[in-house]
Amino acid sequence: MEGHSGWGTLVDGWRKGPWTAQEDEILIEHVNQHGEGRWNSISKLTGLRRSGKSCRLRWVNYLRPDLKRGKITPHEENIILELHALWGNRWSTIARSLPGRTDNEIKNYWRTHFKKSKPSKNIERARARFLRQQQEQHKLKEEQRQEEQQQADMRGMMMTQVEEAALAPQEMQEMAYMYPLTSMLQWGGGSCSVSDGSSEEEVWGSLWNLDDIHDDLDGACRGGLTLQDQVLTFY
DNA sequence: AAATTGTCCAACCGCAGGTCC
DNA sequence: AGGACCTGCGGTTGGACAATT
Repeated sequence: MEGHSGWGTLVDGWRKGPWTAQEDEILIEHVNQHGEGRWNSISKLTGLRRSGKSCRLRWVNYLRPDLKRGKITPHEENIILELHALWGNRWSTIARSLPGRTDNEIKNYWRTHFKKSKPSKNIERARARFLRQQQEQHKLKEEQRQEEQQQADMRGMMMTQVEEAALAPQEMQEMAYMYPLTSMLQWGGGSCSVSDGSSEEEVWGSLWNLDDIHDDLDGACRGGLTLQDQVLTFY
């Protein structure tokens, strides 16, 4: 069942396609009066021949008054890069860190700007350098650890579980060293921002290998923690 | 000037998870 | 317990417009 009704198309009684100014007005009026939610009942209450899904999408992506119009700024782009490295394609999660931007907007931006592009030579160099540093640091720490272990064994000291637990903060510090992204993050007023990320290498140098911590953060993220909460767990 | 390619944006679809009855 | 319904998310598509060849 498909037909035409002015602009857009009628499918099974539902209008599809571009929204008209009149439809927008009706939707805004409804949300102002009743608030967001109950999208499926909107058609019954207002006479709009739009599905609940369509109404929600229109409101969230276009009509919400707190939406920020205009192009993504370089600062926002850096945040998107950082958070995408951290969370992958969780656009809605990323969008929560960018007030006024929608998941759809960020998703579209990512696809046009980064999806197809391969890392530049500079980025690859930065990545290689970062990996090398990481390996060297890891090796160094491992050697130190073994040395300390040997000394402890020599003294015949047995660590209790409580004492082991007390080492945890030190390990956290090491992790923070290994994953410098977290130290680049600056916090304030409930929203996060990143250092200006002036050079491409600088940004990517901190991004590579975030997959390693991605899984660790995954659980916390799903648990509703903010990025700030998650990063703070490393300190 | 016309054709091609790239970018931006709005909208739809399918799926998954949560809630209610 | 489980089915129906609602909501939100991520993937995808398609049109309009701009830039490039």
